[in-house]
Amino acid sequence: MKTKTDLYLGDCTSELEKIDDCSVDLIFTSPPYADQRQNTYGGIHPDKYVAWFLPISARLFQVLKPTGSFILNIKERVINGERSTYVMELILAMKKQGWLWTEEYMWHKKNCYPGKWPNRFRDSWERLLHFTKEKKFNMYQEEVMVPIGDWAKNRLKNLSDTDKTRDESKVGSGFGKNISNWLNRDMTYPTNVLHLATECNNKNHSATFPAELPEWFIKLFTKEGDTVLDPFMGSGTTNFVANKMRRHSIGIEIIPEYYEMVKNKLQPVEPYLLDPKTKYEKAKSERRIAVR
Amino acid sequence: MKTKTDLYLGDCTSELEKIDDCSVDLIFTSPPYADQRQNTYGGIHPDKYVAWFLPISARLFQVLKPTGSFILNIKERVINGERSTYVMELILAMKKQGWLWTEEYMWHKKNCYPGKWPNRFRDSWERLLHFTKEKKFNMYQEEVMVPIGDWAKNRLKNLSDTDKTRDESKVGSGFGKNISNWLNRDMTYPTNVLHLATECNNKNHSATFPAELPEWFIKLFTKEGDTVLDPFMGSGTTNFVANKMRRHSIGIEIIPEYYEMVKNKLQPVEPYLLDPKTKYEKAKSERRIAVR
DNA sequence: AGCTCTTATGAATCATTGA
DNA sequence: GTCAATGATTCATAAGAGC
Repeated sequence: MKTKTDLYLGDCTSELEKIDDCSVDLIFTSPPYADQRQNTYGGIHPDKYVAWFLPISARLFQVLKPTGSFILNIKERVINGERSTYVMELILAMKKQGWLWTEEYMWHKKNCYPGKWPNRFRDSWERLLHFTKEKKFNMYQEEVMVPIGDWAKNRLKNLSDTDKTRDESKVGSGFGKNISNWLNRDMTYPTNVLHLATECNNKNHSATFPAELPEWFIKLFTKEGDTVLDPFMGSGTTNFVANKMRRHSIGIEIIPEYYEMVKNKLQPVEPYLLDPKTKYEKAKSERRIAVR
Repeated sequence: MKTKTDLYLGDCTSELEKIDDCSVDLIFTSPPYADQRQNTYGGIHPDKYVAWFLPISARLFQVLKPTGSFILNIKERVINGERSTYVMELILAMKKQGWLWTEEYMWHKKNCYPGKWPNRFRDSWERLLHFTKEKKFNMYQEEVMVPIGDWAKNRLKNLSDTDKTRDESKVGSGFGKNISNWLNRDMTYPTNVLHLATECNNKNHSATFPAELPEWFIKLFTKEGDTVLDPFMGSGTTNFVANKMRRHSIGIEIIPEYYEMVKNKLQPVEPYLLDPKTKYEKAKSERRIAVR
């Protein structure tokens, strides 16, 4: 299978026009946050953030397949001692564009930046807003299962009679359990909170996220051969991860230095000396990098 | 010092009129979420939630001191496959009332509800919205400091284990004192993410949040002798914790059964046979319970 | 007392069925 | 059609019972 990586240099709004409608399975991106990263992206004023983003999200709606998902990693900054509201306004505006705000995942940043302020603590979480076009969309929950808690080992050693049948909650809450269902299980489904450290080895790019972040969502919302888009590519983390996981990917970047850096890192198709047992390198893959 | 606990039976909107303006240091509450807890509270339709809450938050603004804080524990439910937006709309509307949306703390519920759905995972976090009247407000950050890093926690756990086994063989080894000394050295400020399990009580009444939740914010935003208000008292967790921590408190509850239960649990002022070294019982305190 | 094992339980959500 | 009621599904924790 050929794993394609298409890179576009230029403004996100114009470059998105070059992408086919309904061709993307997952959009995962971390757009420049309001007024931050001024030295790199110029910075968008918080008051203008929604107006700036809406044309982009409108086009993203078109390029996404009906079964696809859009994961937006964002967090409002503090302005004048208050949390700004542009993220909430953005959600409300995107719903008017037709997006469904399906879920809000939480990224708990285990090692967030140190710091001390008189009126707040360190901010150690970010939003991962999950938008979809339809109520039914592709989700491969089994791909991100996690080991079941330690309690299960002790719990399942001896099953009582109540454990073998369904035990309804006595309060009528509707919950109940059948412990015997869990007998041959060692994995369980995760929750909507992700515990990941922030990337330590910061590249040149100012706002990097750990590779595990796109990896988790790529696993969850795409299968091999699907297409992942990051309209604010930056240092290309999303694309490198997608490539490793044998998904096609598209990256758009406005800053030539980042664009060149990603292109150069992808260009030399190295001989596959990797451990064949590595998860996403089961077989030799042929990579094609299209640079436009 | 007298620690007062004032309980009011009745509708929150009307009962709040009986409370003096600018008399409360901290409002901590968890109002009924939209369309939930229908068996106890009537359940407010999501579309009407903001309109229902705004008169209450307007009055809360008046009773809060300028240096005070309002912590609102809330989470939007899923309606028709989408996260509802009433919480966001509430924040925007409360800002128009004059509230500053200073911060959003995150409660990570370690033992969230079970369940499996095709399009989402279990919801394991809730919002703790922090509103203030002024940009400068009281915050006692030193009161909630935590041991530095995870390595410290693990080491502490190991130490307390050896402490326990040694206690069996050699009583009064004085090992515990060493731990506390060691603890006091490497403390750091926490982040805006709280990791707590939900209360799992097999007793009479259900606390919707664990006592540690109000405890943390009472420590952080009040000092002894200050006043804490919970306009949706429920089983009285906030008030019991405030009382234990030697803060005055006010509770409003519309359901007579809950009101009576809290009243009865507070009424018998027991002789103080508690360990004098207990954290919030350093000296004998005289409690006065006013029931109106 | 201390340990292990058992039991209860919770701000849920979705698909299906019936009115 | 839309809306309401019912059934099915699922963890991790703490209290309590038993040894």
